[in-house]
Parts: sequence; C-alpha cells; structure tokens
Amino acid sequence: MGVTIKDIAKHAGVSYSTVSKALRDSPLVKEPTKKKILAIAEEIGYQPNVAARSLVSKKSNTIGVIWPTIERVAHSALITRINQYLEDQGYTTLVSINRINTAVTTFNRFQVDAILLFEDTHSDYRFSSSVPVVSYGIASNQPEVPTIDANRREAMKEAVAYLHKLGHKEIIYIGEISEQDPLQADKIKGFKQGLMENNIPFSDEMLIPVPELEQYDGYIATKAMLDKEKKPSAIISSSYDCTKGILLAIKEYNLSIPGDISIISYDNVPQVEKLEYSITTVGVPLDTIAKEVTNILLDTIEGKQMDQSILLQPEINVAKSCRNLYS
Amino acid sequence: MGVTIKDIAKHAGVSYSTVSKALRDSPLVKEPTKKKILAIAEEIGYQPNVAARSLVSKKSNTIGVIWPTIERVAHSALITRINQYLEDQGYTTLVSINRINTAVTTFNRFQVDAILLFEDTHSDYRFSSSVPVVSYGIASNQPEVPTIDANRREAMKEAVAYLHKLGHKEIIYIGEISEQDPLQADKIKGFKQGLMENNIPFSDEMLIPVPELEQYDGYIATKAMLDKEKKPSAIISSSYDCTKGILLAIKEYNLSIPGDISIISYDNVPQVEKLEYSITTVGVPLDTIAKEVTNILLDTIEGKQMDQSILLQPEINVAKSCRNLYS
DNA sequence: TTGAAAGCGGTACCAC
DNA sequence: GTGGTACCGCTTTCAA
Repeated sequence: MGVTIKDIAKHAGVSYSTVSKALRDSPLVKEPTKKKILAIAEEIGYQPNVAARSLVSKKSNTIGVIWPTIERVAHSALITRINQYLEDQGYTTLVSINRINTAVTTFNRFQVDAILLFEDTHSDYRFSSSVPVVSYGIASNQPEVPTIDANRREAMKEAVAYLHKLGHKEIIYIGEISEQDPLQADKIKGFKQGLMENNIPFSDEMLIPVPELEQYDGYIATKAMLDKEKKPSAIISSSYDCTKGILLAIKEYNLSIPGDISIISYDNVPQVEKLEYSITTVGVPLDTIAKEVTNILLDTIEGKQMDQSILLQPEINVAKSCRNLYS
Repeated sequence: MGVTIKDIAKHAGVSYSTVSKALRDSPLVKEPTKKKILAIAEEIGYQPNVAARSLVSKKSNTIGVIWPTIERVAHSALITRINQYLEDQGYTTLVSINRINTAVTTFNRFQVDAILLFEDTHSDYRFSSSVPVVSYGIASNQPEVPTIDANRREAMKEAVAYLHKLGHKEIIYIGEISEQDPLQADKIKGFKQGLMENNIPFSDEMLIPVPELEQYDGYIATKAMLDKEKKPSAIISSSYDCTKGILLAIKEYNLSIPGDISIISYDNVPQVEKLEYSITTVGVPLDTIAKEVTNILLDTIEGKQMDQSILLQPEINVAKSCRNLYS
C-alpha cells in the first residue's frame, strides 16, 4: 500500500521523527535535510495518512458540510465559494448528502473539526455532536447551534423603501408564497412591513405567486400579470432566476425598463452583471456570506464563543432598472 | 472528548479487546457479555473513531464521490440514489466538490475504499490514485479507469425507430447542440443514425437548439418552432426538463398530444409519471444506473477486474404520447 | 470465552 | 539538530 514516513526515512537515511518534523516544516530541522526529505517525499509519492494524523493530533483539518437537499440548487454557488475560502485556510471540505442525523454521526466519527449545516426547512431533528456545528439558513431548533443567515426581511423592507422614495406606490412582489419555506415567508413579511412603514396599503393582488423560483416561473407569472388591466409601476422579484424570466416577459410585451416598469431583484449574485439590463438588486452579496460563514467556522474551531444568531445585513446595489417618478 | 472502547471496558468490567469484539459482533464473545457491552456503549454514547479503525483495518467503509460541478443539477438525483444503495451496504458516501486532482488527493489521504468520479466534460487532468476509481459519464482519459455510462446514442436510435414504426417521418429533435458536451453530441449522433437506418433524410432544420436543457429553454424553442409554417409530426426531447417546457408550449397552442403532435422524451426519471400527459420515454432508468454503479463500486473494492467501459442499455417506456399514423 | 499485547502511521516530547 | 519512544483508538492474533 501507501508510502509512509518510514519509507522516506529509509531513503533519506534519517530517523522517521525527523521526517515528520520536516514534513510539517518544523524549524527544528536544518534546511538541507528538510529539502532533501521533501524531495524524496515528492519523488516516491508520499501522501500523509489522515487517519494516523488525526488520531494523534485530534485534528483533521476537515470541515463537514451537511447538505441534504442537493437537488435544490439554491446553495451550490455559496458552498462552492465557502469551499474555496476554506481551502485557502488549509481546510478540506467534505460534503454529506445524508439526513442530518446520519451526517452528524458520520462527521463525528470522522472527527471533522467543525460541521456546517444547511437547512431549508424546519424539520424536527435533534442531534448531539461533540464537534461544533454552525448552521446556515433558518434558525436551528437546537438552541446551542449558532445560525448565520441573510436578513431577507430587511432586504425586502429596503427594496420597498427605495421604490417608495422614487415615488412608486403600485408595487408587486413576484415570488414563492409559501408557509412551508420560512426563507420565502420572511421575504414576504419584509415586503408587507416595508409597505406599512411607507404607508402603502397592502392588498393580496400585490403578491404574484410562482410555484418555484426558476426563470420559467417568473416568465409565466409576469406574462399573466401583464395581461391584466392594471399594471404595477414596479416589480420586486424574489430571486435572480425569477428575474431572468420577468425580464423576458417584459421584453416580449415591448415594455421598457425602467420607462414603463421598474424592477428590483433580490439576490446579490455576481451574475446580475451579465443580464441584458442593468438591474438594481438588494441582498447580501454571496461573497460576503461566504466569507462570514468561513470566519465563523474558523472561530468556532478555535473555541471562540459565538452569538446565537447572526443576521447579515443586505445591501442595495443601485443600477438603472428603477425610475424616479418625481423627476 | 469522545468515549472510547476503554471507557466501555471499564464500565463493563471486561478488557477492551473483548469490547472491540463485541462491537464488531464477533462470535467469540458470549451473548450475555455482548448484550451488556452493547447496552453500555449505547448508554454512554460511544461513537467509533474512524481514524483509529481505518488505521488498523485499512478499510474506511467510505466511498468518495467527486462531483466538481454541483452547480449543474443534472446528477444530483442519481447521486442521491447511489448514496442510498451504498448506505444499505454499510458504506458511507462523502462528496468532494473540488477539482478532480485535489479531490483524488483528499480521498487518497482519507483512505476511502473507492472513488466515484462524475465527469461532465473532457478535461485534461491526470491523476494517480492508490484507491480504485470508477467514472460515470464520458470515458475518462485515464485508460485504467473503468467508465459507466448510459448509451445515449442507442436511446436516440431507438426513439427514431419507434417513431418510424408508427409512421412518423417529420421528426425533430429539441436539445443542446453542442460540440463541447460529448453527452449531448452523442444523443445527436444517435438521432442522425436512427434517421439513416430508417431511410429518413436528415436536414439541419430537424435540430432545434436550446441553450440549456431547462424547462424554460424547451418552452421557448417549441414556441418558436410552432410559429413556423411547417410543423413536425413528432418531437424527440433530449431531457425531462425540456419536455416540461415543450408540453407547456404545445398546450398554449391548443394542440393535442398525440392527436396533433407526438412526443418522446429522453430520460427515464420517475418524475415523468407526474406530468400532465402520459409521456413515452427512452433512456436507462435512473434506478438501473444507480444499482449498476453501486455494484461496480463494490466489485471494484473487492478487487474484481472490471471491463474498461460499460454502456447501459436504454429502455423504451411506451405511454400515450405517440400516435400511430397507420391506424 | 476472555485478556494481553503488537502494531497501523503519525506527532510530540525528551534525551543526546 | 537529530533520534528514540510513548501513545492516539482500534483490530487482530495468540495465549491463558
């Protein structure tokens, strides 16, 4: 099987404890010796054995990500980035797609240094983990698990406030109207709250439901909406994909943005820049989330005490998709 | 930190080697002793330490899945199922979303028992792994890595043959027309070959390109196609998602299936049953693929020699979406 | 049927 | 600076 440090030691004519030090770049080994050992290691294809290393050092330099809903593409971009940041910090990311309890057990057995949990729904699990757990998304029902999330409610409030400042009163919201999904419900709460704070009366017609947050759904919903007598002056879209569909429908109806209709989109994913129009967005930039999550994971590993719940503040990214009705 | 077998041994008043045997359900331990040990283990929350175990047994009961393109949702359903089958066999699945080389290294360090590699494109990597690797998708450029894949070409040939048998001659293909993606290119080759074998002349208008294989793309492409003078008698859709869009467009034009137009879809995902129409499909059932991949992984672990390339044969699943023009 | 002990591949401490 | 060695948690002979 594999090459071990003892093999390297033999080749190099040194003891294997020296090899160990050299490989860990310890200052206790002379440069030439170190170089020689490293060269030999490379040459004979040495790969450190994680099992042995973490057995003694009680550290695996590995973060376990629990992502039971891989079929929902929502988090994949975020996970990709977090993975990148963790790699930069010398950590390896391993993903489990099992049920939460199974995954927690697996990662505990593997002695990962921390677990990052993605939750989409309020499920009724309970787990115990000797490894620290950090959760992204809705607040966990395990009070001891710190939760990080984007403040969706605030984002929507800001969107409404921004539109109101520009003179918009006929505002509609296109998104998933679901009680099941607390993430979506939160956005709607923010929308309503924003209306209230700006003295815009709410009515049910202001909520245009879509079955899912895909481009296609946004397209269909917008077309149906535009077929109606009364058109809004502004649309708040609840996701980037949705926005793509909305834009297409608007184009098909030969309406101009922001001339005929204004639009502001949730999600600060970098892709917005690739859209045909320059779209104003509101949300926590993906990269901000990724950095924040990474830092909190690393802090947690170092044993720092965390706040129970961290809500990341959204930012408005003003572009040219919202018309100022006062000017 | 964690509870070890020594803790259990103390509680049970036996030696820790007896505990080890009991936990592995060895026949060398008397039933009552075993029961007692198991009870204590459960009670004090014992979790075996994977590192220690795999260090000595050289087995981790873990399969590493390399899936660098999580953002492409295509494989997630398959991975979910494979994960399930492997779990049934006592294996844990760990996913890496890193670049292939990094992931192979990681999994080698972790001493997983086998690696399952998902490839989407012909990239020019090379890796060496002391752990056996099995690849799903296009043939790897590492000749020693066995590859499993669905025979897409054959599937498309069968689709054409089936339609031809029913009297169809104006057949179009809706899908991604990409040289980049060998999976898609293969389908088109099969389509053309099917036409040829059935003496239907091919023309470029028979290929309707879509930018991606999403529902939305199918919808738009079909609408554009239906706006034309000449309508085909049958459509071959290259993916399930695409089909959803196609159906919607057809519905919008008040055409009936299979009265006005026939349709056969690639992909034998179980979701087709949930569609509004009863759709004839062709492809290798997802479950067949999952089982096959699992078995090959397990065989590989046991050191059985594998064929270099395994192409899974597609099945036609006849429903009511194709009209018999002869009757 | 149970226990003692070697050793898997490393790390880290101690002595030289 | 380098080498010797105990030990991390567990499996697996081998002896009792």
